Amino acid sequence: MGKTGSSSKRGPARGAPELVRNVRRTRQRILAAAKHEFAMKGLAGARVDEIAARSGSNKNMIYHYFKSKDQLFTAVLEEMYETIRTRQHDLELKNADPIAGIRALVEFTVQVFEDHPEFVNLLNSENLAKAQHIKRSKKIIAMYNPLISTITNLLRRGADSGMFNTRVSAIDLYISISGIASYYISNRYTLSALFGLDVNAPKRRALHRRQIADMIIAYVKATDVDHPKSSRAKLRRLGAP
Amino acid sequence: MGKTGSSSKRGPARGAPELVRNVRRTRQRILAAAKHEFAMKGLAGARVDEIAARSGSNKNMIYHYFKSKDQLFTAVLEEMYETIRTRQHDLELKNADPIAGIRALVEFTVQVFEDHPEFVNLLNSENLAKAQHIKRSKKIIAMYNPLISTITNLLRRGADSGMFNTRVSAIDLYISISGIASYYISNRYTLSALFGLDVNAPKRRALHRRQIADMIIAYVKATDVDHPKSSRAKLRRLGAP
Amino acid sequence: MGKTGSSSKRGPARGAPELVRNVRRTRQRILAAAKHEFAMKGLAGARVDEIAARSGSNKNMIYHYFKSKDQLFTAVLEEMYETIRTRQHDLELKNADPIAGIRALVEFTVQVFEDHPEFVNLLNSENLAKAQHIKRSKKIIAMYNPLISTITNLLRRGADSGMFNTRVSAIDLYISISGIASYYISNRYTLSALFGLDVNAPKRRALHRRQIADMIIAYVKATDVDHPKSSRAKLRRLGAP
Amino acid sequence: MGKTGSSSKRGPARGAPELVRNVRRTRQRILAAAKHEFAMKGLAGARVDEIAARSGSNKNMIYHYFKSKDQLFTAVLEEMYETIRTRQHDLELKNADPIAGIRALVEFTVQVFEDHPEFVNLLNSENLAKAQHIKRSKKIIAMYNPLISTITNLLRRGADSGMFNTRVSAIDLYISISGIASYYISNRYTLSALFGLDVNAPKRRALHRRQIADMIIAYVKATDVDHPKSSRAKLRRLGAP
DNA sequence: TATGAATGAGCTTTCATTCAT
DNA sequence: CATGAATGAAAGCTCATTCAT
Repeated sequence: MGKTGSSSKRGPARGAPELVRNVRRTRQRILAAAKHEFAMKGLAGARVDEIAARSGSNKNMIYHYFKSKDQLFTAVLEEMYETIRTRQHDLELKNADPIAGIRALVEFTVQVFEDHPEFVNLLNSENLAKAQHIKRSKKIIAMYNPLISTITNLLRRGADSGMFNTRVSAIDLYISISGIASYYISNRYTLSALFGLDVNAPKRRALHRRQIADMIIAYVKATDVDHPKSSRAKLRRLGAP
Repeated sequence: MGKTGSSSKRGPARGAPELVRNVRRTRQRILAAAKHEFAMKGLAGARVDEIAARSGSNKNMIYHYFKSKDQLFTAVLEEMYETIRTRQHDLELKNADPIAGIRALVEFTVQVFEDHPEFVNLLNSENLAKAQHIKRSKKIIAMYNPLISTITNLLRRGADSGMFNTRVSAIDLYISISGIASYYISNRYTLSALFGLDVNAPKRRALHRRQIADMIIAYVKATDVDHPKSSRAKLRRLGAP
Repeated sequence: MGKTGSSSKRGPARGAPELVRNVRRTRQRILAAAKHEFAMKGLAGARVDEIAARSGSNKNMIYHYFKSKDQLFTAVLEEMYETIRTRQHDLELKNADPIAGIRALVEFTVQVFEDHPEFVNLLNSENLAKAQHIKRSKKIIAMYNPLISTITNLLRRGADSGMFNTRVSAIDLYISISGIASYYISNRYTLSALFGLDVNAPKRRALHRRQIADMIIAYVKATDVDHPKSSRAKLRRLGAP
Repeated sequence: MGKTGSSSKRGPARGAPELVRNVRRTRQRILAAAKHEFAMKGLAGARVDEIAARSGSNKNMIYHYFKSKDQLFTAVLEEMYETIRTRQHDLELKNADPIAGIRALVEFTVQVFEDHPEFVNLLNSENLAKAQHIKRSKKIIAMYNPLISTITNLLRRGADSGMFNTRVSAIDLYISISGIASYYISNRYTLSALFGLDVNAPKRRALHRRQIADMIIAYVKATDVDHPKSSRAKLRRLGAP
């Protein structure tokens, strides 16, 4: 529908490229508005009307470009992962000292979430949806996470130099780092309400950021991890059912 | 509908209590169904009709007992925090060896989330709602978190015995432990999809559980934490915008 | 539960009458609450729950005594007409001077509506329902309106004495008096809002009451009523469609 | 759905106006259906579903154009007052003979109510709602009632010529005329049921219309209004409580 | 007689989606 | 490419009425 006819790419007629740029702009605006709305209210809570209004466009454009609310959400996720991947790509740790490398890695991870607090909400929404959008997105599935190899490399170099222990898995380490960083942002409201403090305050955030780094470094360096299964048995049943 | 078989008219002749028990049961059933629905679909995605059907009751009863969807959600949160508090109360670590105590604490925290994976979803929903339900709930606000003092006590004993360093804050430690444990459950779908593995597999879960414990213990024990600010400067700008 | 047995308070079994009195009290309370609720919110807007609460009773009692909301409304109308009839009966004008009699009649009619402003609302509701409750109420249909014969008598005496003209119909006069009196109460809110004055102020009400009387008296006395059909034709088409 | 036949694509080639006309038509249809429904069943008794069906549109359109049931009711009232105002404007009595003018005025008022019996129901509903919609409507509040000045003028000319007495207030006269006319229509069902006659019959209606006029004219002409307070004292206490 | 829990139909309102221009 | 009207299904919530004790 409609795309026929006058799209002669070159020539003196600059009309078409401009149109293309407009298309991209409209699309981009919708995407930005959608990201905001989905992050604020979740997938189910988000309103297509609101996205249309915020994007300065209208509902039909949304359906024209994205077919459905779910596919719009998928597009938002794709953009998010694209951003993450790009930034991960920019992180260069190949020659860093292992310890400093780990610290930089943590700082980086925290920084990404602090720069994009929407991301944790989008991820939560996608998990509520059992990752169905990701699973259907060829783009995201094909996307490589360069951080994993960076971490693998770092850990290997640390182990080789005798500074790190050898039991650490890159994926698990990545998950743990992301976990602490993400949780702190994701749960800032309940934590603040329950502990009567502002988890978001710059000082607290800086402290927490250092704590994460210290924790991860202590972990990768640790050699004498004791697993006192016997002593554990002495403990009360832990309240588990 | 849902009338229990055991209503023998004679018997110990109690009459009223049976009715009261039914009231509580109906309420409890609604609450259970609501917890399930809210955890599965979030606050906005949850359907009151579905809760009514699942509870074997009807919508009117829900509104009779809970006034509104939001207040029902609040009640679900209250029950959740009640459960958490009760279990935390059961955890007795006063006389445990500090190291073993920390390990038990981690195990416990992980266990609670594994026993109640709904909790992380409910918490995510509440954070999406900026903790507005918690803030309005006198019950939850008044609820004391006994774990914090347990941790404080544990850390002090560890520090006194020279095993732990003294810089660790109880609240931050609690947040970090919860963070890793919760994130692992909350994000299992996206993690599984992205890394092409089943994060939920018992083996992986056990491994992760141990990793958390090792990490926390390494952290509280660590004494020589170096903060090489200079080396940090050498790193690339971390991809931050 | 439990009121059985021991209610034989005095000598030769006074139990029953007491019960009967209670029954009547409960019924009466429901009726009073219903009158209030129906008058305030109309038939459709009235809430059975509210009537139950206001009567200090419960919904089942309402259905026990009155079968349905509509029959309860019918009962309220019956009570209303009973009250009106009783008061009309009390008005004794047989020997009054015709003029004074008319004035007394007007005063009386206005007074009844001022004493019972609910009545106009109930009547409006019943007219909205196309008088279906009245039509089904044997009680109301059988009820005689003593005022009509009082007016008839008054008009005849006035005409006989030469004071009144003879064209006046008792029923129409009654309708007109009721009309002005009722409208003033029924429409007090819109009139006040539109004219920016408090129609309900005692002074205004007294003035209006006198105006009605003056108008009616002038009417029954008037002899030279001219019907200038010709001049009427000269007027513009009155804006009628 | 409801597409009118006359949408000949060629013709004066205007495109947009047709759409606009449809919008207005849809809005107008909803308004007409709402007027009917509100008049028939009152504000609380009216059903949005029914309005949607009758207007040949759907519920969403109603909420799209009018936001809520209450605001729809307000719009209906606005239209009603607009109609009344327009017709009042059309009534030209400046040069009429005072007596003929009063008669025309009465005829006119009665005619408006007879042409629009819905109006009395709408007014009753609004009074039940304590005029809250009128109070919030800038349109209605700003609307001038040209009849009042017409009446004022008429009364003054009548008084100047010595035909009318000088005590008559325009507003009160207007209220009384409207009162009798409105009551007759508003209460036709109960009156018919109670007196066992058809108040609505053309003959009766004509008679009543003349009676009103006679009454009003007699009133404005009357000079010797006696207020025999003494004789009033002789009367029984009027049955007032 | 009296009570409170329960029911289901139906209410007002909202929303994702499509049509028509 | 863009718009705004239109749709129907379904959402949250309410109400008259009945059941069970």
